[in-house]
Amino acid sequence: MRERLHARGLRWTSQRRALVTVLSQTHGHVTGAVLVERCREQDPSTIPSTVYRTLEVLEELGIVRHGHGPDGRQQYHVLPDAEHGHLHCRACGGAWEITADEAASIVAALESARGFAVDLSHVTIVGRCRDCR
Amino acid sequence: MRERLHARGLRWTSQRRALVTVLSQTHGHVTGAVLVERCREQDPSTIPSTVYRTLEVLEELGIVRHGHGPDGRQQYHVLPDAEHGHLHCRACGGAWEITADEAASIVAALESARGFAVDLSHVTIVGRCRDCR
DNA sequence: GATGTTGCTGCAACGAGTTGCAATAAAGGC
DNA sequence: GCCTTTATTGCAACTCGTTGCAGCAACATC
Repeated sequence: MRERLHARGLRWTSQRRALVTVLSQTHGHVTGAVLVERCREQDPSTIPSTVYRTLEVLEELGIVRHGHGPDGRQQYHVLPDAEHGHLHCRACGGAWEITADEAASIVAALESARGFAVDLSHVTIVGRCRDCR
Repeated sequence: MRERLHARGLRWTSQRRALVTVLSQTHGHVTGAVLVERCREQDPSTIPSTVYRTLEVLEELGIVRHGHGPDGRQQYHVLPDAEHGHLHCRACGGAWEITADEAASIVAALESARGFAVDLSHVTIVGRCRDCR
């Protein structure tokens, strides 16, 4: 991590170390607020804006990705997972992942029709799942 | 409008009248904040929470739909437009609509594979457009 | 037109996230 | 180890939206 930051002229600070530690213990998806809270458990003096700014930096480095849940709130996931989209049931609140394979058809369709490169990990599709219909 | 509300035991108030007026003069997509602002122009005493709560009611009645922009903020559009999804370029900020036809393949895929009913109008796909790549 | 329900409003406090700015502290050079 | 540069931090203020609650006012009934 330290090297990656230095390679871009960025710095390795204790606050960043704390967030990276929290992220390394994180599985699946987390909201920004939860990450702030977990950093606070480690160091109660943690400031939210620092966490969010650090997440931005880590996203630029490709360490995390963020998307938005069905309510528009931030959701982060740590790489390297396979790239995937998100499916969310508005009725039961359940969440599933859309694999790159499943999404291939629209990704390809938008690519050829409009030259648009889809950022799959940022996609959340909302609707109703089988059980809730 | 009045009838539709009464049919459900709801009430037709001056605040709702104001919002409906604003919506009727609105084309395309608007953020919640913009709607609040426009209501304020009509009546400076407008309270945000009332506007947001009224929008919820109107959405239940099928008068408006909301989704989330690439930053997670609310975006409303007035019906009856054709149902459509949204495409957003993270680089230039440009926005396009995805027609039901274009989305048909993925909607059908999720439907048959998982029994999931996609709410197309709530979908925003983020990526990079042809010009920005 | 007066009265009783109860759906709505206004308000105030809160949650999530962002932004500008002055002070701090990493990193590199001596 | 000390100094300089400038990326980061902490803080405070702000935006967008949500929520709980007491009081108000539509609406139906008489």
